[in-house]
Amino acid sequence: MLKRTHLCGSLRTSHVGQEVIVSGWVNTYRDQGKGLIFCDLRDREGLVQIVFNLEEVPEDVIAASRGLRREYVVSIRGLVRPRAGGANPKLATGEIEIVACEVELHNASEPPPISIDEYDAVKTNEEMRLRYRYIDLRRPRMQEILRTRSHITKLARDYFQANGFLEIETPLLIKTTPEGARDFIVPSRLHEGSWYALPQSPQLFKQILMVAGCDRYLQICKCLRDEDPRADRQAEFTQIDLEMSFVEREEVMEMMTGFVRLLWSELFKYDIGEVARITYADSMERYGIDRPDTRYGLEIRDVSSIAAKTEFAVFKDALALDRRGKPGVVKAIRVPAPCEKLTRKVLDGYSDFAKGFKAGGIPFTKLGANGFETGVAKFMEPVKAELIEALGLVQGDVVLFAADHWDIATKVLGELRQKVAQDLGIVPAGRWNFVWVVDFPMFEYDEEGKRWVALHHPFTSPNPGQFGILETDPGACLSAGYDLVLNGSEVAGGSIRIHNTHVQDRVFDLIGLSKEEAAMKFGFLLDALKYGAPPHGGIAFGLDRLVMHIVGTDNIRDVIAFPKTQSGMDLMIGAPGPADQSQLDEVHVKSTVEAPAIG
RNA sequence: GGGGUGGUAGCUCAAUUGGUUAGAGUACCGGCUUGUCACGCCGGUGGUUGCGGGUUCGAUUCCCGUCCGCCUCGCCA
Repeated sequence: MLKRTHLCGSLRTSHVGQEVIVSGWVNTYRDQGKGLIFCDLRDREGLVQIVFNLEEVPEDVIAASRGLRREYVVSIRGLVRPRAGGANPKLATGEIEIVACEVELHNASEPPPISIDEYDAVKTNEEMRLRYRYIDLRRPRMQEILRTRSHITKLARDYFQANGFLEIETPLLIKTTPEGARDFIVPSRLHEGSWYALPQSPQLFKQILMVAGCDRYLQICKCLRDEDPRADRQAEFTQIDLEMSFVEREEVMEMMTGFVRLLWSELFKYDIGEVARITYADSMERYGIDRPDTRYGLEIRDVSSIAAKTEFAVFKDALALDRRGKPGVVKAIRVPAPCEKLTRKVLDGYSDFAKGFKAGGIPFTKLGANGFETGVAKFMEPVKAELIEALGLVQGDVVLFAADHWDIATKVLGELRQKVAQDLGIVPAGRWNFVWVVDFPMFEYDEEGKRWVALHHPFTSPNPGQFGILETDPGACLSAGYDLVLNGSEVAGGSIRIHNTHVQDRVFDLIGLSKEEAAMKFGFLLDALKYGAPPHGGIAFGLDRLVMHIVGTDNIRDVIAFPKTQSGMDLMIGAPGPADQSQLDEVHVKSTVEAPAIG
């Protein structure tokens, strides 16, 4: 076998004059006639042009080259020289070519069912790409993503290990937990009728590693949650999971900021600067969401006191609302001029959008040369001066309102804010806005279940100084949780953990987990906390989402080598699939449904 | 589980109100072509219109069911 000396994509003018051997796949093949054939050979690093020229090589080599087709696998020995026909600026290797003098065919290929050319491939159905993933992954774009992902995990390991983190593996076969996402469960063969669960995250194990004195822990691990996928979410995903002992939240946030600073510096030569902080309460008020996109304005303002002075029934009704003692509100977004794209039709469309969030609609108006125009203008005229003052309006600005319960008005404008930014095209490209969101509430009241639920997870500690409030007014208690948000997307989330049994008991109590239940489900953690648990805290980065930002895709399947579809299928291997009856018998499982036909 | 959208040649798509032999580009096959690089020119092969049923003289087209992809709500501590 011809032994490769260089990678196709690595050859440059500095190699001119060298005899090289390259191996790879035939990308394209251009037959110019009896004595001149071009062939682009592709490997992981890129393309290089091979030329077969009758004036320079024997006829048998030309004949061999004539049999080459797309995706044939070959090794080629030849001489690197400057391109005789002029450089191709589109290729990194565009200044040179290889004059072939020997060809070894390793394997032929049937015509590929999907194209590797980026030009065609962007149009190819994702279904086909997933079914023939081994061909799809040959595309330069996919190779680039795989490589970037590998680079990111290397940087993570290097950075955290240099900072004293130990990489430790935790088990995949664990047990089901109450709370949280639906578990994937695995039947036990040795224990009839018992089941393992696959981990939603290594949360409890990493805390126990801190109790075990490991001090700092790192793992790049798969997490599994049996919930419906989305464009940015898979049931099976990867976290960069971290935990530190003897730290407060400042130290965790600083360590993690250092990591993303390193990533952006290494990958983009970009300085992320000081990472801004915002409290959860502030973020909800100003951005209507707990993961604010700060790349553009359109901040939300509360105009309830001004709205109260109008005769607009929608506002009056909203302000009269009450939910658990919390009055309704009127909130507004100022959309700065020019707003030509916000036509009457678009603005009316926002009301339909709002109805999707159980809101009544989106009242709007516009400040013209002679006061408010269109929409709810006539109701706003009496409070014109105040509204202009409160929102800082100038001529041409559009104002969008939401009047409802606080949570609905907040959510609607939070979502609408993002939509308007898209519609107006004011989201700047090439910006990386990181924000730490802090001071989350410990609990959220679940109206349906009529109980408190942990906003983060039930092992999250209250903030220092909040322990008393935990006893007296749990709804007001702030947690030591923190989320790292990038351009409006959560890329990491974590917290300082409870390291005290009594506090942990209290939290379980508040979320309605009985002592017996807590002991059964989390007894091992409660036990561990009794035997000398250090103060500790940590975080987990969503690796897939991080890679998505870095490579610039909004499709999580692009950053996973072998992803699943929206229905949780692996189209390449055909999973999930039936199991033999004997296998089911061994694990003591009887299906309640007929297995679907194979195929 | 709900809503939306799509499934036609290997691939990407078209097909008028339900009407003649379901077309185009590309790929593939054959021929031509000595500086191409999304090579070019000529010719050709290629179809269970996702699957099953129904309405009709006639269904890619209309109806019902079902499977699959994508987006989304619920869900995702």
